[in-house]
Amino acid sequence: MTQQHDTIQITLEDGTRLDVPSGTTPLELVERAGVDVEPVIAVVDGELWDLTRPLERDATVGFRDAQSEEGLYALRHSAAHVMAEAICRLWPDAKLAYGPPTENGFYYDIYLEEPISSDDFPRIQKEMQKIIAEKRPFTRVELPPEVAMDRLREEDNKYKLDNAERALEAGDGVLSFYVTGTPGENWEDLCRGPHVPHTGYIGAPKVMSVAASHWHGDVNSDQFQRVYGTAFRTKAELKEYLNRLEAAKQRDHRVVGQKLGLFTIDEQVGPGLILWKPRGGRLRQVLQDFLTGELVRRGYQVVFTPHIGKIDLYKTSGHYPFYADSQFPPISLEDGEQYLLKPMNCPHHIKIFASDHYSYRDLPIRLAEFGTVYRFEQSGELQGMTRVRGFTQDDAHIFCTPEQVRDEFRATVELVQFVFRTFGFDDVSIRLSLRDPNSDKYAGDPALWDRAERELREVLEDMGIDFRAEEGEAAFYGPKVDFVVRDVIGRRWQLGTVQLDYNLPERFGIQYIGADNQAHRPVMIHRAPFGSMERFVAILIEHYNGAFPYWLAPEQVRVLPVSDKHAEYAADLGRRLIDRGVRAETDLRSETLSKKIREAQKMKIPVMLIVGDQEVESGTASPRLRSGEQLDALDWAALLAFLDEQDRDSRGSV
RNA sequence: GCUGACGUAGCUCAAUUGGCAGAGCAGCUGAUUUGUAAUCAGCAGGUUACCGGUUCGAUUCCGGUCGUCAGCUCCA
Repeated sequence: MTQQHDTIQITLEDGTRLDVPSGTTPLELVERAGVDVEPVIAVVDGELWDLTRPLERDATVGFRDAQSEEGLYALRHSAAHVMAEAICRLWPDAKLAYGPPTENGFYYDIYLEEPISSDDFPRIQKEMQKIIAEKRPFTRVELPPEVAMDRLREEDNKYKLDNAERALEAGDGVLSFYVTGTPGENWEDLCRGPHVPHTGYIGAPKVMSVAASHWHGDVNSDQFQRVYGTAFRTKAELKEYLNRLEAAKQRDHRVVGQKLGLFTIDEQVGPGLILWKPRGGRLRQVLQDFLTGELVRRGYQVVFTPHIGKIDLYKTSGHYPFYADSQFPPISLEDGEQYLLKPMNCPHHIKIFASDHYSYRDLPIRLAEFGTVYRFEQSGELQGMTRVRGFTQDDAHIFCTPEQVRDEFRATVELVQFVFRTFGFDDVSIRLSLRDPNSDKYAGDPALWDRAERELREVLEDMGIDFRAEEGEAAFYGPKVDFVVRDVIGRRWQLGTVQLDYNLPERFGIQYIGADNQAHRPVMIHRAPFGSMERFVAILIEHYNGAFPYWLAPEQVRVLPVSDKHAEYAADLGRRLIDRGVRAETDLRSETLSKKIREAQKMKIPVMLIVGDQEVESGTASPRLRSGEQLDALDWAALLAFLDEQDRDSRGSV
């Protein structure tokens, strides 16, 4: 293997060519060629590579610093090793499983009987600091598979053995270990690498949290303690990250929603059940009116259906057999009849369709409802308004002919895009959710599934939409296209969804009469641009940080009299605005103007109207915007024009 | 559901080793009549989530239940 005496040709990313002896490390290249950045990792022919790992053949070599994604990953991966070593020192019984870098840091899955708690973080961190201060090099040791496996068997660590087997199955010819220091003396870990040159590179590590996880993600398998941490090159970067986290917490919809009086959750009502307060209700009403207007324009018809249905309905639809566990238990009557809180609106809409005879000329039929559904989510899953047990979908079902599927599907995707554009969501990822061919949790004929999946994919491609196909994410009755956004914490949530369904029409035996005078099976499209009102509003709150644009704001205008003398004029102005459909309130308390402004500001009200002697005398009002901008006094006509303009300009598109 | 942490006034948070449960904001009352992010004073507000145990005495220690949070698993 060794070719120490040979010369190899290295091309740097800037095009510089160097002839160096085989076995030269990237770090030596840095010293020789001079590189602007402080590299922590190299990229050799597109593959991440230790700076200290010898180069033995011609290659293109680049360098990455700790601000780059690759560099940061490597640094955090190295930090994971340091943390694992620290934990092994403190708990010699700990068995390591798996410790990768993640988007915001890293974690290590560890099997250990004794629970690690946040009280232990300081001493873990202290051990890490010791290891970092020693600036021990990360040394790569490659072993032939048999030797490596023997070594792992000695360690009696089935998790690492399993990792190694998987690496070999994936085609790795050798297994690599990384020693933090000198082979044979220091701590080592089976690891593909790469790592930063030595522990001293990890300038600012922090142990963040601990939680349970499972081997291979299998609940029935061994349970690990997953210790999360993060690391940066410098303390300043860590501090900035922690500040960002803190700011994100303040933007959390649970915090903002509480401050702005939008919603509440009451233990006695039940976990995961949202109580919309008046301000939240107004916001929801605006959203509902906005969307209903769009739907009517696009040929939808509004329907209303009840919150429960007989259990047989859901046996026919498949909801009950497929998802009994995630439903509230059936309501049983004395005569033995059972009802279910509806987990979805589709069966009711199908029954509306089935109640009439349709010809192909009538299709598509588009039935829309803001329908409230109930799902018994596991207690550990509940989370503010984003994951709840009762929620209202902006649901609709399109019944169409097979020939109409593509056009209808395309139109619904365009509707979702229109909605998202209106609110200025730009960080939206689109997921094509397909069935898992190896699972039996899907209903119906595989041939129809193939057809539906193909149709979705082709329409998306036609539309030039970037999407990611993911197996196992489909609904039980059909594949779907999901619009996924991220909350302030970085968690991903599905909002809009469009689903193609050949199954439920079959299960319910619905039909229409075709041009050939024969009965045909319609195809269904399920779709919800918001997804759920609860989740959508949660994301909206975080998106705007509670500062809703004028057209959405629960309170658009607050009238502020300078003193009690102006109360009557202010109250009258407020009433006239309400008459005009403006969501206006008037602050008639005997407080100073400054205080009233401060509170209106804290409630993030877009427009304040200040009225004092001057305004009363001239019959005007002086706007102060949420931005702090003060405008000249406006008379009634000018004020209405100004508010209309606010309404128009605050919409993201239209 | 699992692991861990947490639960004190409407909200945000205090309370030495187990020793009479406190503050700010909000609320109420009064005074003040205010011109662009907090006027002043007073009052009231609690079965310390709930249930049980240890103790002369429990917000504090122990057990259980419920809920919240983080992650895992799940998510029609």
